[in-house]
Amino acid sequence: MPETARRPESRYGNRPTMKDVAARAGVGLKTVSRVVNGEPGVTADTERRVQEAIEALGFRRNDSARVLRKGRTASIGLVLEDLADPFYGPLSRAVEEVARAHGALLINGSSAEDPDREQELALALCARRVDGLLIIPAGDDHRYLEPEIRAGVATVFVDRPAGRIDADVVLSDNHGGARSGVAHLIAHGHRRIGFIGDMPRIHTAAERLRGYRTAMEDAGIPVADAWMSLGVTDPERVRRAAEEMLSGPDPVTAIFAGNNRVTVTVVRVLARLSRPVALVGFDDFELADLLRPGVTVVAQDAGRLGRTAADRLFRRLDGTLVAPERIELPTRLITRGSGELPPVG
Amino acid sequence: MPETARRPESRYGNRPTMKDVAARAGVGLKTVSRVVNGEPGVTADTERRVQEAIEALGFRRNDSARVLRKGRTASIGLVLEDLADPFYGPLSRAVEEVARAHGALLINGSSAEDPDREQELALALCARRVDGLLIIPAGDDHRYLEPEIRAGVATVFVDRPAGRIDADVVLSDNHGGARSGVAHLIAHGHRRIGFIGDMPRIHTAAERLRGYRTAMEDAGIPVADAWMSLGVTDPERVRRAAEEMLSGPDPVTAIFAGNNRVTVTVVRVLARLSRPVALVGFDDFELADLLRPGVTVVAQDAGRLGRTAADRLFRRLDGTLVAPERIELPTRLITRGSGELPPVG
DNA sequence: TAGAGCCTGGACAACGTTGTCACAGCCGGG
DNA sequence: CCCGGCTGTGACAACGTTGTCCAGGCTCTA
Repeated sequence: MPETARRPESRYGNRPTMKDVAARAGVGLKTVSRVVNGEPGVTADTERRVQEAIEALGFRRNDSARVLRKGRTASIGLVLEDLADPFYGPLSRAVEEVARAHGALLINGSSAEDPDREQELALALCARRVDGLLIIPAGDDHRYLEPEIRAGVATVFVDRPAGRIDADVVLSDNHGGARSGVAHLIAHGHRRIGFIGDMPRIHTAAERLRGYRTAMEDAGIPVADAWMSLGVTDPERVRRAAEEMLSGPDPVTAIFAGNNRVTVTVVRVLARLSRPVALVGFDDFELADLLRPGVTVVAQDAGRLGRTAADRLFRRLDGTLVAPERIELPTRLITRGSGELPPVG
Repeated sequence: MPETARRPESRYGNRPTMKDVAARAGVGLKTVSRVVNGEPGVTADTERRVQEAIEALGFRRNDSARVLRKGRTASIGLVLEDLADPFYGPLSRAVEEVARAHGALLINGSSAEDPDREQELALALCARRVDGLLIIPAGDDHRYLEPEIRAGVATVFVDRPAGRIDADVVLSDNHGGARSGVAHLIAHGHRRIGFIGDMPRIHTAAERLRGYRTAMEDAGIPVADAWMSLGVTDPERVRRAAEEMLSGPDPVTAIFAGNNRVTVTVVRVLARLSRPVALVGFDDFELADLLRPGVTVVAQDAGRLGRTAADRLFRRLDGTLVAPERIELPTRLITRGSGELPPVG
């Protein structure tokens, strides 16, 4: 242990440095550095002495200093909406795996769907000099990232495109997925089909709504305003929205739910109903197959989304890529029963 | 923008520094630092000039250098088992909120239940000089952290206690919870009750098994070996284990599932069965109420677990705490139907 | 045996920031 | 008019590491 407490008050600890190790081992500072980094040019005997000193002092290299010197932090940032949302679990896990394969650590934060907080987080990560940034955007104006991107922060957007800047984005085929889900309901005889989704300000929500409209149009079904409920996200309001479109003079016989949280709430509403109402949801969720009926969903592969985006980020760091690109991943319709119910009423 | 590219090859970008800003604003380096950090002692006019230069150059403070100087990184590390596991979503989210309230960022990684990987991750985080470490242990020997803790890394274990070192730990009352869950089954008339859980090497699994045994003992019911299945975790083996204890000459009439993944698999098995079998699971999970019958669970509050642990970590950083402590949070039995089924067979 | 070449090790600067200190200029009071 | 203090500013060292470069000692060859 170093002999004197010479660090400022603000420090939490008082750690041995390479200098301390060098002194103890009776070698030069740089020799310690070489041993720590496995660089060649150190005799076995010297190396042993250094290792012993490291062991004895409990030395661990200070990566902050290393970063300062080398310029790379070997860490990437992930800004998502909510870590607790089951959709993002597999996504961040996949990102983490890719990062790990590249020897990088993952720093992440939740924007809580708040554009200001997204910006605050993203810029904080830039200040830490993450090598790259994965962003699931909450806001729709990302010009604040321009200086960062110019300065070399590799940036890839996930799940939703960037706003007002040209950047890589990896997302699901929201339009096509919703379209096929709604077409599935239509194929099973439904014409009065409800749509409940998030604010159209959110890109995914807008695209899914568009998919709904396209499918209806394809089938020549005019859409009534009362069938659509937008910007509805908290369970209580979803419940009311569902109940409204299920009552009245011209009730829907099927509902398309714009995301997994909506789907789950709608399932709860339908469970209390006496007549069967068909349901297709966007996003798969655990146990969807165990419900009665099983819930038919348009599934996106969150893991693949994260993996693809992270791959792209690291390829960008390798300098292989140039022009920003938009990568759209296919969705998959999983039929489990709820989407195959015939229209009633 | 700085005039010359003077950074080494290894750098990703070429960012302006305070020196560049100072040069452009025609002031000293330290004055820029003062403006950036909102320190007093700068005239309005000087400040304006500096701000303009910052804007023009797209300067952002390099926190790596700041860290090196100040000693604190304002970041904490979280090592958990699997980010994709729904149990850890709310937990990390809660940790993140607390960190955010303290102006700290969260770095996290998954150990994949592998002790070596846990150690690798934890030490990598220490090398980055995180101020504190939250660990959901995979291994049972944490002496490798001793030098780090001595050096001042605040460390709090979550969900499971540390092995062979004395450290803070925040966990659920696994023994009491399992005991109450099994007692609940006994109270509903069951005597032949199965237990399916993880390897007893894992502390939570061992405690829950102990709770099962205690409850059975309390009721004077001798436990048959065939009723217990330990170290079973992947769905296929859980399925076989469940089927085995449900068949044979002396089948169980109820099952206590040691964690949520087991519970879900058991639900799948029971769904195919003709006769009703009672089920109580440890850990709540989404939609448990929507299944038929609803799944009775012993719920732990993952968010509270994370919040409590993070609070403790930051209080330790404030220097308020001394002796390591063990904090046990209560569990809650949530009855939904599956645990109240009478014994059949 | 001299010179060339290799191997090992260390001195030193640099990375970008912050803390310390000193200095210049100004004010007010004796 | 001088002195002490106060205010705004900047020079400089330090944080702990790595890259560059050079020195000294060795071996090998002519």
